[in-house]
Amino acid sequence: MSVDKAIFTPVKGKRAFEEVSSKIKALIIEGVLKSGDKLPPEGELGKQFNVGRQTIREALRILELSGFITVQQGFGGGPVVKNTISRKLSDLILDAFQMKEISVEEFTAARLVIEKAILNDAIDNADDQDIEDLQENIAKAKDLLARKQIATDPNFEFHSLLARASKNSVFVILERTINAIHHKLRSQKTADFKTSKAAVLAHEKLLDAIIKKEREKAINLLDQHVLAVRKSY
Amino acid sequence: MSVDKAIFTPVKGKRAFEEVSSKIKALIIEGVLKSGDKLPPEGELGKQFNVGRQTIREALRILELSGFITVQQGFGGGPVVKNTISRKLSDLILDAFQMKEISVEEFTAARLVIEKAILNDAIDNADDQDIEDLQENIAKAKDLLARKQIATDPNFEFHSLLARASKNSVFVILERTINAIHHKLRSQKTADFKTSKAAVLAHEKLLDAIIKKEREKAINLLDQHVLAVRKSY
DNA sequence: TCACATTTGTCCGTATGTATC
DNA sequence: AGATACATACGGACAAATGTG
Repeated sequence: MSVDKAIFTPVKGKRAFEEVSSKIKALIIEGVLKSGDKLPPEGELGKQFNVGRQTIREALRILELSGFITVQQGFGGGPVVKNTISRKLSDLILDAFQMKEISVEEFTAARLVIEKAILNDAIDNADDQDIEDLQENIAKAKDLLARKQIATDPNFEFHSLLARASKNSVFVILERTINAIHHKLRSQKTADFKTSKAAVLAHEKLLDAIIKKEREKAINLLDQHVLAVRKSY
Repeated sequence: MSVDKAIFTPVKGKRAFEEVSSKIKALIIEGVLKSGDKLPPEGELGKQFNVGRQTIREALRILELSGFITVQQGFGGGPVVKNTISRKLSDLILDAFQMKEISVEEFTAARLVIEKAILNDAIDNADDQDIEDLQENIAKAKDLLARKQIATDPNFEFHSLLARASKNSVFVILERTINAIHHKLRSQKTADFKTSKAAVLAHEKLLDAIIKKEREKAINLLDQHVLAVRKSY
């Protein structure tokens, strides 16, 4: 009755194409291969890894879907290192939604938590440039509204800018994920001028509170804003 | 001057394997293919889609990496519909982290926010089964400590169980990601019996506060615990 | 224990499509 | 327009894994 249950499985997949993709992926993460670098063509890769072309192709497919490379056909083409992970991330998140793994309620609850944390840190850490960017964002949004256009893009951007102002790259990534989900939820609805205008006004008030460092007021405003957005789904 | 801008372009992939994977994926999302259903072997799929085996294989690779199917070799094996999307999601998020060089400080700050939110929801939503699982987890950890072994695995599991008790699948995904990063940070250090023991004791106190629904006390305990863990890096 | 059938994993050769020069 | 270099795709073959009798 020995406890030989191998709990940790740092071992790699035994399939050859997994080892190949892992090795290339490691080189990219370590920075040996940088964005824009061109990988050898499939045949050459096969020789270097001592595997067949089919194996290389499946490895490239994995790297492509994981957002580490892109592949182009034709002369001068081939696999190129390019980071598209966040795009692939939103694709997968959409899948999770379509498979009903995430509900709107769960999403809103999580969003509230993370956006509040971002706001809290942004109040402490935002520098002049961040404030300027946020002000410019609102000006852009109001300009669109004045021309009876919907300010969807700037409204999404506002939260990204806020995340950047928090000076925590973890929040930036989490916020991007939230934005992706939000975007998917919204894409099913037709854009609404009224909702868009309300969002811009909420952002404006929020920024004012941030500049004045009125923390509680800002958090309350954010609460109302997120819950209002939730209703618009 | 007709508006022939094709707005609905769900299928942009020219490549054959993308069309094949999209079709199978659609069948799964629509519910025509359900979890546990066995797909035909590669050769048979090739005949049905009128493409070669290589094309089928690349399509299956995509579905596998996207978390829609698993594939097993040998007699009675083959592709089987199985939802592992959330696992694939945290894998991708981890990739995003590794490409961005997150600092320990940023990670700890984000961890604190998310774990607190999880704790808050867990206090409200944990059912009897969740509490039982958490108690069993601590018992397992203490048993290991009594035999002078390090309780790393149960200690990681504790936070996963807590996330599950929050009844929010978004938190489950985020927590899994945090665990993966945490694990990565820890892997550079040799495991420490003292630290492990302290964590178990912290978990025990925390669970006690959760059961008694002492919210503030629980959050304070979590604060101390996470910051203590941060020092161990 | 030993074949045996089934299915994925891998390799090779070849042909076609595609983008650049 | 033609040559070149590359991915894309097909078909056949054998190896490896895995459960059955």
